[in-house]
Amino acid sequence: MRKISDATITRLSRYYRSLARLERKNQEMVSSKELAQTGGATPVQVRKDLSCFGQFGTRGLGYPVCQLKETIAHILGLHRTWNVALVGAGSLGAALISYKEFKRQGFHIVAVFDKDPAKVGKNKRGLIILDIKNLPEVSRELKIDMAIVAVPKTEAQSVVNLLVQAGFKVILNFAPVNLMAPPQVTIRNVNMAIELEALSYRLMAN
Amino acid sequence: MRKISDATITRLSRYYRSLARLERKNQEMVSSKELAQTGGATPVQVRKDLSCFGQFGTRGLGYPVCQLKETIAHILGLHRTWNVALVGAGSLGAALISYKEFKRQGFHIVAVFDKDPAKVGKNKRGLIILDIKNLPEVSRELKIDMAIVAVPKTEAQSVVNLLVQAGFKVILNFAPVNLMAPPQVTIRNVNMAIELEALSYRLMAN
DNA sequence: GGCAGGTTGTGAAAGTCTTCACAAGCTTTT
DNA sequence: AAAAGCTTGTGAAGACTTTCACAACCTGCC
Repeated sequence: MRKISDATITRLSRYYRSLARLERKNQEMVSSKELAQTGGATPVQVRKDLSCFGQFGTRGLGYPVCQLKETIAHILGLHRTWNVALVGAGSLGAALISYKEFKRQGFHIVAVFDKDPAKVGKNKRGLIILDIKNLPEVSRELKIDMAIVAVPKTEAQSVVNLLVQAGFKVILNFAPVNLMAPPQVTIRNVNMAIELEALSYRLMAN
Repeated sequence: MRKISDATITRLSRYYRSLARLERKNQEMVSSKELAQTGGATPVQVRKDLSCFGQFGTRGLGYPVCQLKETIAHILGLHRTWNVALVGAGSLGAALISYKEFKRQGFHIVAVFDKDPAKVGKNKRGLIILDIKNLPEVSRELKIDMAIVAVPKTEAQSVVNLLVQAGFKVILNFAPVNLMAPPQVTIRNVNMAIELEALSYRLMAN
């Protein structure tokens, strides 16, 4: 199997959402054209992306909605649930705990950690905030698969170091800072400020 | 001037952050090599990115930290402040209001809108929640430049329609849904669920 | 059965982005 | 003043992505 690009994976996520909506509408078949429109891509792109993983369509008809949805779920790992640790019990952390789309796709935040003694022990949206010191054991006990970092940027690198130490292989980082980690650890960054900056560039340019 | 890629713009944002840190350390010059390390890029990439906008370095020496920072600020539009409207006063909205990095880069959330009558009039982190019906006038009065959409995905498209109607040219969307807008309007999406899905794919593949 | 209309799957072309390689140029040393 | 040591700026090559073009195939209709 040839290497799958990151862009393909994120597009698959979007196709998955479109398929879920079509399934709710009881639509049985979908063409690459239709999937492309709702998923923000081109029809060829849809077909090329899917062809990385096999042949799922029928010429003249399109793709079977439910079946393709299940296939993509298996590719992306959405057919199961994942246990997620959240580090940082600030307001962003609170928003992430309440974020419906995570639960909907099988990502369950099962533990919240913070280093602030004033917060530890408090209840945050139904979860007790744990001391970050206990992260390694708790992660093992609760079989946590991935971690979300939502701490101030000054703390982010040390949190990542701790997570790497504890054996985490994938991390989603919300702190607006470039983080270092060994190559076997995948860090994805969500940098909201950079997004706004790209928009202000747009306003400057035009 | 040739077209500047989106990837270049987001890297510029990262260089800007690195430069700000170096400036605080009173470092006067920086090489593309050093800038690349802290900014998560390669030295050539740094030089190529900068060369899109002019020649800012001195061979043998590198780039003057302060001056390059100011130059990038002007390119990205960070030398001024921008007035931002936030639509959606849920927990994500609250987190965005408190998000320090926005203020730090000159993005000021000056108005919060919601359609829920129970929320309108309440105070959210120092801002009074306004009725979304008043968005057009308020945007004009407060000279708002950009909008952030942080509403449930079922509401997102209608909010975008309203924003387009009101004349907004750039929108940052947090709802996990693909949005339609006329071509002259730029929408950037932050889809946190897709990020986690890319990570779960990573865990599946290995 | 054969034709019309529609859609997939994919090799090849085109386009975009990244990396390479190296001349040009600055500073320090001798 | 020439050589050594760095570093920038950039044309060209290479790698990667997207788009094109079209054969292959399915269904429904005549």
